[in-house]
Amino acid sequence: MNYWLLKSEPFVYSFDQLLKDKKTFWDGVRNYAARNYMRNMKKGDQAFFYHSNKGLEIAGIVEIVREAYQDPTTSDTNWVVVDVRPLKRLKRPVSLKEIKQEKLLADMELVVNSRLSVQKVTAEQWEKILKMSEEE
DNA sequence: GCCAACGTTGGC
DNA sequence: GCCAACGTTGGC
Repeated sequence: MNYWLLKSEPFVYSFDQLLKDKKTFWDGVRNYAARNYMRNMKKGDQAFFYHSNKGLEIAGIVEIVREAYQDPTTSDTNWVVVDVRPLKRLKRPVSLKEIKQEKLLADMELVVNSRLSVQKVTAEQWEKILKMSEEE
């Protein structure tokens, strides 16, 4: 199983909204690197839900429930979406600031290439952030 | 609101 | 195929 990170501006689509919706398709990705990651997502993979611009924190965890298919919002066949459902809200959101302070997470794409809207997360990074969310 | 970083576009 | 110009993203 692989781990990912999905970015969304909370005033456009927040984790709370996803909790209400129970499920959504992840559209609007118009970057090839991000698209390629989406194509590699497998059913059952998990992803952090990160709030960019406002919040700047990982709010919760989602699960990929449908693998990449044509983005229904465009006829351009370059672009795909995946379906996700919320798994759980983090006990405590983990902020970008904390992530930047953590040496183990210095290689995260979130730190190195903050503009990429779909990112890959290693198992080590995943565990570390989960642990951080459990702590004070 | 500013601006650095990055991706894309288009002229050559 | 290079690279300057431009647009967008996102942290600050």
